Amino acid sequence: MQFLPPRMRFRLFDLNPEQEKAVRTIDGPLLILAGAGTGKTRVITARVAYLIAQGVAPEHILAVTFTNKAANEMRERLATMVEKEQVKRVTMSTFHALCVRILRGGIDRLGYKNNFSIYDESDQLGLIKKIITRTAARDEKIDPHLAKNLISKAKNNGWSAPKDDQTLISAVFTRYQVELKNLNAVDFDDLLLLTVKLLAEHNEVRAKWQERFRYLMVDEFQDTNRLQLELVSLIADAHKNVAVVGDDDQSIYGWRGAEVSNILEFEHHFPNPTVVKLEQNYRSTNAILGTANSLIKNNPRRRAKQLWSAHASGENVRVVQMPDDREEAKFVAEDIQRRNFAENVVWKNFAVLYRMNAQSRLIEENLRRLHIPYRLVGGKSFFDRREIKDVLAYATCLLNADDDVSLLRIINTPARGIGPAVVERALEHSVHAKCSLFKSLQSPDFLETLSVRARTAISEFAGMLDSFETRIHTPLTDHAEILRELITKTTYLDDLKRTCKSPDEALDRENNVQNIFNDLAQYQQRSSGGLQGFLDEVSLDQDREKDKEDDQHGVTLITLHAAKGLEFPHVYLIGLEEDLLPHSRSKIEGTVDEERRLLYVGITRAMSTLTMSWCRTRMKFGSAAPGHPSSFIKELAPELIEHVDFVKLMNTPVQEDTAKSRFAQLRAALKSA
DNA sequence: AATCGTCTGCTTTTT
DNA sequence: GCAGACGATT
Repeated sequence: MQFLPPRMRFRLFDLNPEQEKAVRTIDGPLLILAGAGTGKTRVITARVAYLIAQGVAPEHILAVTFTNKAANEMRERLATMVEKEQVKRVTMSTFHALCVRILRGGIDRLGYKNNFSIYDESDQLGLIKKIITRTAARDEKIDPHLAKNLISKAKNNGWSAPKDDQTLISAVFTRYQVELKNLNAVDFDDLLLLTVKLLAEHNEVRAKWQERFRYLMVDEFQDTNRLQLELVSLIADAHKNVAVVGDDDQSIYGWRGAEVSNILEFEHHFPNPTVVKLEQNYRSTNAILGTANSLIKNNPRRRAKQLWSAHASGENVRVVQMPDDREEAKFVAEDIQRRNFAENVVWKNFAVLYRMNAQSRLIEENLRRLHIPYRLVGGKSFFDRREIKDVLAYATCLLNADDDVSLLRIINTPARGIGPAVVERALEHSVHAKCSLFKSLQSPDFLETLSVRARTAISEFAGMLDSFETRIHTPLTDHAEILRELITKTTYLDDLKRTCKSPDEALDRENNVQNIFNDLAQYQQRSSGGLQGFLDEVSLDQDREKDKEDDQHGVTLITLHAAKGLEFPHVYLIGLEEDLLPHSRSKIEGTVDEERRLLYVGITRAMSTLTMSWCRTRMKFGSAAPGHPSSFIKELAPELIEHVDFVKLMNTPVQEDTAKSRFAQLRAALKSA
């Protein structure tokens, strides 16, 4: 072994033999099959540290993740093992952020401009709606959401827009791609698609990035789609030093285009890999782990593995039968309260997991009733708020004046006399003249067709944008200040507050806008990317606000999907009913295996206790519907499960002279279970 | 231009 | 049961 800094030596000593093998294998393809809770993140970070200790320059290391959160965590972990200066030089980013970086320096080779805008889902949807109503399918009923999903699926499979416009959908697809290019905009799928195209078709670009990233690591490999695999292959092709970490049993994003086959058939994509299996779980009791194992072994097509734990067997897993969803929520809230009181468990050690967001409401109500703090993960993003999107659209227009979608968003917000009729004519002109909407607004041909009033309004607006655009491109300017001035000058903020229903709402929205300015100012302190870099970061990290705001001390309410990668001492998994988990649509679509994995992910989040529940009736779409236990329940190892019938417990006679209430008795019964 | 009412149609959602 | 979309109303 070569010289290692003392701290490094200690870390390696900390690893189990398989983990150590994964860390020490640095050349050639490496597949790390990391079961739930087997110390995956530790292995990745230790491996990066090891590479550096072995003399690999940090610049040559690339670690790709799916979320910014994971990337940040990894970076923080690495900082405890490696000198700060070196950590900075390692590239740790999401697939999408990596693509933006590659594209900002070379997308012009594909006919886009390097200042392209990034469209999120709602921008995408807006554009598709516009296309559907304005062009191909005026009368046909074509669902914009469906169209969006189909286009996304097509792109993820690496298809370009089809040549034939036979079907309505392909006409929309073709049109959509053309419009995006005209707008100098790319959607999330394009980030991958165009990066793959750029690297595949331009040898010098590919060579540059291959030379740069000689050691490649990919986290959550089971979630990669076709394009992501292709991207990895393209970069790794020169040196073949590609290490992937993943768990086929935790593949739950098939519906988003993830290909389990990428990990199942890793050998096919990268011949003769070293394969390491991490099977020692450091998270859960053996009762929980055994329950998880018994469930997942019912799945075909998987890499056989047997998780084990050095922990004690622990409490049995409870499966509770409830009369209805209201009782279920009440029970969960009260059981959490009981355990908090009796066992002194702090709130943040609890999580309630469910299949659908709608299930959180009853839980919320009951927690609130008992004054138990909670944090709801998911739901509406900060960046989906109207005022945020508006301000960002103003910013985008300054950088990419050709971005019609952003321009349309703000052209009459606040109202400035450029109404729908005028906008309509401007759009027509831009189509005819084959130029962007903004160019039309500045075109004398167009302006002279308008009334004096409209002409004045447009000239004023275009002139204002133009002058701010010039300022933003002047070197050494404060972009936050410029944006603030623009928003002030347009009286956007005053108008926003005026249209609010309550003073509270007005205050909230104003705060949101101020937050954006502050964020941008902060961004400028730490980065030289300017407004462009800030917008990139914002569009690629919707959660960046969340962690700051969150009280970290409450009970976590979270969907099974969003819970992947997290762990909690006490987990409540609710709604284990047939047609909810597995979801009814999974049977039609033939994806029950994925539902089983979803439950597996849920079970393996639990460290010390796990309670699952199902209801005999549940409110569905406003009315009560009968419920049946999930077919997954009978797959669980019976010897590790304690079945509890809530109603039966309630009906057991209570001794008159007992001071205990019925609930106290119930609690006692449940606790001993 | 904004607001109100009625209709519809329903998983999950890392970027 | 509720949000989101759309059309009628002032």
